[in-house]
Amino acid sequence: MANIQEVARRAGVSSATVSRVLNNTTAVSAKTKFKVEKAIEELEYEPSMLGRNLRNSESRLLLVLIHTFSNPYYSEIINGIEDYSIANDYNILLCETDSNPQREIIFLNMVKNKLADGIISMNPTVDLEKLKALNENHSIIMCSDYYEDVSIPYVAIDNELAAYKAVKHLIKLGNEKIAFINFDDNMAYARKRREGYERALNEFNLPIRDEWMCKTDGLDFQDGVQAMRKLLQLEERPTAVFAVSDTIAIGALKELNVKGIKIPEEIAVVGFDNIGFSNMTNPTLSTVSQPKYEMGYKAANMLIESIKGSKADSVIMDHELIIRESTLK
Amino acid sequence: MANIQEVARRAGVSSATVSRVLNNTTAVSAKTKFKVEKAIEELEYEPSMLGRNLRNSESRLLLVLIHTFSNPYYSEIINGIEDYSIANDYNILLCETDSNPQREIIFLNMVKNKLADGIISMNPTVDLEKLKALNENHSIIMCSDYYEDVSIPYVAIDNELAAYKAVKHLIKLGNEKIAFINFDDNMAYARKRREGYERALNEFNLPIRDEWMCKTDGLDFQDGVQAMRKLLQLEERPTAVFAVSDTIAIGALKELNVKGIKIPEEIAVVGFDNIGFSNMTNPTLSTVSQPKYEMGYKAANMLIESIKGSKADSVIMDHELIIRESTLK
DNA sequence: ATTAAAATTGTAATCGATTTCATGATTTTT
DNA sequence: AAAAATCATGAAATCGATTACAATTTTAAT
Repeated sequence: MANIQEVARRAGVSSATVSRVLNNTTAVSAKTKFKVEKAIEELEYEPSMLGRNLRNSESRLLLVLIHTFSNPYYSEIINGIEDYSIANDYNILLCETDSNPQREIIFLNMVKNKLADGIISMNPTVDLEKLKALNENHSIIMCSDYYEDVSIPYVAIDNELAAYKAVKHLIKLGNEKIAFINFDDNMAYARKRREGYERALNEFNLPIRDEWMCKTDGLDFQDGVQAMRKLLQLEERPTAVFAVSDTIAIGALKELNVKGIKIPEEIAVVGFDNIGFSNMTNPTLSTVSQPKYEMGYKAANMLIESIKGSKADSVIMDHELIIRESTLK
Repeated sequence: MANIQEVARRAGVSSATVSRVLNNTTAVSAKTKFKVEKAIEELEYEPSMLGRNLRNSESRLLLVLIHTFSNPYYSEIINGIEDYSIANDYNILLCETDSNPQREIIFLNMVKNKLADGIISMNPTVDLEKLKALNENHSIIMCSDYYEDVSIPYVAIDNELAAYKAVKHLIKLGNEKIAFINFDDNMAYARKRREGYERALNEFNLPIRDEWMCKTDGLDFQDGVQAMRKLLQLEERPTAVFAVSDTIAIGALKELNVKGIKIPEEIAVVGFDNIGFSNMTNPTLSTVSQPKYEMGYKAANMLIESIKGSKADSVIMDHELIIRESTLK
């Protein structure tokens, strides 16, 4: 309630001195400091960030753009972002865009409007032109998704290699008919994973058949259920499925369970992301693990350095294939 | 980049007029309006929220406190909060406290510091004294959790009744030995659910045995796994389990599957919350559904009205018992 | 054509902090 | 004891908007 002027008046000093006590900038005599601190205490004064931010023209707020909170994949990344940010006196603002361009614009404008200092985008459906324009004068880092031919720095894994390894694992188990359930091929990560899938099949001279390339409408459990349902209706069923995300793979597992199909004997399944659930399914799900926490942590680090003025370089992190019951013979 | 003064200069008017065009407050002649809009366009001007907020002493930002993002229960509530907030020109800032009092204080201070206009707390472990103090002069709404004897308005369901119905359902199926896996009895919702559990047992003259009241260290899957493991070691095993959350119930299901125990024939399970994953488990999980989206929507509505100055009254919303395979004989 | 009323626009104060520059008070040096 | 250097503090400008009030212009009324 009280402002800096009232504190100054009560302490019998000027507001400049109060500010100095507040920020430990210039030396203030012990006696004055004591008076000021007493006044602050008595008035229960809390500095207004609005005044401070206006003057300093910074908000110490970071925006994190996500498509949806309901995908648990993001929560670990966010933990990493938060930990680094808080430790460096930044707070984060989580923004769910729902793939709605209007919402996206609101959030991007918050940076232009000085309400936030920078953006970590994990939002695959972002309006690329707007993002590029913003990137001219502001700090942006992409995390887990990215654009190959745009100069926005990113943190990601080698999606092509990870997918290649996952599919090769299925091949080594003796599978020759391997389906791929993908979501949106426009996303770099999705395209890369498809390329890895194709490379593995090509390397072993296995057919890439159109009806084994399934496209879903989203990344929800239900999308996996439906994709699997379609695959099961095919004349020639695959014996293994590689899904672009765990959520989809879990939906696929569910459908297989419902139909009484044995996993992995009849159909083996590999997912991607290693979300918490993937260890709770029946059978447990083989998947590709990304260092989610570290990716978030690093992204926040890159963003804050970039805000301070240094140029950030993209980073590729390690991944790991985790073999569980859904591919254990 | 450009500020309102530069726009004014370029348009040949005063900054006051630019502001009027920006906010549609007082009438501005068509000609002037055109000139100003042209200047805004040419300079790619975007108003600084910092200046605006300082002057208006509002941030149009709402804080949403959650313990952790990794519990999918919250994501639907957040969707409701977001939809209402965005529709009313507020943005929300999601704050994960991790039960860390220091983080909590940071977030509560954001309201004192005028960086945010109000709080929706879904944070069971919040420092109650601090929250009460803040509630004196600021707007706070509790959502899904609440404090009975504190004057902070809340949105919740009748937890006692819901638990009573869930346990009665288990009794009707013929179960007489019913265990309860709970987390933290200090939370109002947890206490209420325990009371409902006890009321149902008492009504049917069934024993409430201490070893069937399990306490976990958290709400993660793994906590459910461990609780179930303990219950299975008992000399006299329960034939049914009521869990305080779906995450715990899902962990319990997992452990039962691992041990080869038939659900629901040997042990029936009921959860609480109806998270998306509860329909993907094997068997699917019976649970209590809360109108999560609506609760969030209503909480945001109450908060914004409260910020505008009207007094909010607590709201109890409907719930529903959803019967799935884990209790289907 | 003159005057009153209405519409438009500008001036300047304001929100709450930080910071440069100037000044006065102390301390140190000679 | 006088001069120089250091330290502590205050006055006032500033960040970028909004708005009460005043001034000016336009329109309407006589």
